[in-house]
Amino acid sequence: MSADDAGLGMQDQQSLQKQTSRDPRLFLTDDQLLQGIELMFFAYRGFTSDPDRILEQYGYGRAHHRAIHFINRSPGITVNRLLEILGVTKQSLTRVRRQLSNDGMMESRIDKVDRRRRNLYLTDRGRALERQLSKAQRKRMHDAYRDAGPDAVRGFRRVLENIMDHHLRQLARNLGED
Amino acid sequence: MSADDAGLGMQDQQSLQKQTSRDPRLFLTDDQLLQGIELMFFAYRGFTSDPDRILEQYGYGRAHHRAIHFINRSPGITVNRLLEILGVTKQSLTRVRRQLSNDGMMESRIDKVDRRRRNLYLTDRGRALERQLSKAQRKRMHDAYRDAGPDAVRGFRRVLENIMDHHLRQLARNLGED
DNA sequence: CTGGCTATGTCAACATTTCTGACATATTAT
DNA sequence: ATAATATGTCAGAAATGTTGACATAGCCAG
Repeated sequence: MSADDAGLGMQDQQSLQKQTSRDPRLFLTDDQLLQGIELMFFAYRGFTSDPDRILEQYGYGRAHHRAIHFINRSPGITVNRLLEILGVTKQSLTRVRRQLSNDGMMESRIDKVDRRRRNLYLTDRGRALERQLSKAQRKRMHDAYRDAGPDAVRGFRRVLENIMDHHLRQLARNLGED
Repeated sequence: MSADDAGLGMQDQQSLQKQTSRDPRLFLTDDQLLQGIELMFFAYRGFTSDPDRILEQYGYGRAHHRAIHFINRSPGITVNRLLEILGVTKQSLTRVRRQLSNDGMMESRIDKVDRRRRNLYLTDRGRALERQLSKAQRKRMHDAYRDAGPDAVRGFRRVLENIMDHHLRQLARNLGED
C-alpha cells in the first residue's frame, strides 16, 4: 500500500457528500452508494443462479454459458471478436470451444472472405441449450421489468449503461450491428 | 439433456411475446430481455474492474473484497452470517480470512454472549483498504447516478431488487439492521 | 513473389478460486 | 449427559484462468 492512498478515504467521502447537498434525491451519500454496490452484487448472484444449476447437468460452467450466449447473439462471430467480448485469453476460450464442439453444441466454418477467420455458429442442439439457459434469466428479467414498470426499466438501463466502461459500451452496441 | 427441455424455448418465447403486446413500452420482447441480460453482464464487468486492479497489488481477489466489504458493512458479523451472505463454503472463506488476518486487515474476537461465535472486525489497516477499494466503485456509481438522474436511479434500484432472489433480498435488508 | 502481419490452433506448466468430504474442538442447549 | 451449533482444519479434486512458446495458414504491401 502506498502512503498516498492511506488518507484518501476521508477526503473522498467528504467530496462525495458535498455533491449530495446539491440534490438529496440523487442517492449520492456514501451509504447510498454502498447500497447500490451491494445491490449489484446480490442481483448478479440471483441472476446467474438459475443457469448455473442447468450448466451443472452438462458439466459446463459460466465460461460455456458466456460463449454460448454471445455466439447465439452474433451468429458467425469470429474467434478474435469473441475473445474481445469475453475478455479472456485465447487458450482459455479454446478449451471451452473444444468441449462445446465435441458435444455438438457449436461449429466453426471458414470465413468466405478471409479464409484465416473462423465463423462460429451454434448447432440446433446448441441453440436448444441456449434457450434452456436463457429461459430462466428471461423469465426473471421479464417479471422484474413487468413489476417495475416502463419508467423504471428505462432508468435501470440508463444507469447500467453509465456504469459500463466506455469500451465495453462500444462492444455491447456493436453486438446488434454484426 | 432431457427431451422435455428441447422444445420449450419456442413455447416460452411465444408466451413472453404475448405479454409484450399488452404494453410495448415494457421492453418485454425476447430480444429486449436478452439485451437486459447482456447489460447486466457488461455492467458487472465494468463494476468490478477498478477494485480488481487494486486487489492485484495486494495479492487478493474478489473473494477478499467481498469479505472486506461485508465485514465493514456489519462490524462484528459472525462467520456463519458472512457465509450466508457470500454464499461460499466455510473452507473457502477460512482461507480468505486467514490471509486477511495474517496481513493485519481484520481480526476476530470471541462473542461475549455465545463464546462459540467469532465476531469479525476490520482493523484500521483493513478499513483503509476498504476505503481504497470502494472509492473507485463509489465514484463510478456516483457518476452513473448523477448522469442518469433521480428517477432513473429509483428505477435502477427497483429493477435490481426485483431481480434478486427472495432470500437474498432478505439478507440485503437485514444488513442495515444488525 | 517474398516477407511481414494477422487469425487461429495447440502444448505445457502453473495459479487461483472454489468445491466436497471427513474429522476435531469448544460451547451451548435440552 | 447428550445433542446440536459454531468454528477450524486437512486433503483432494475440479473449473477457470494465466503465461510462454511454437506452428500453420492466409492476407497484403512493396
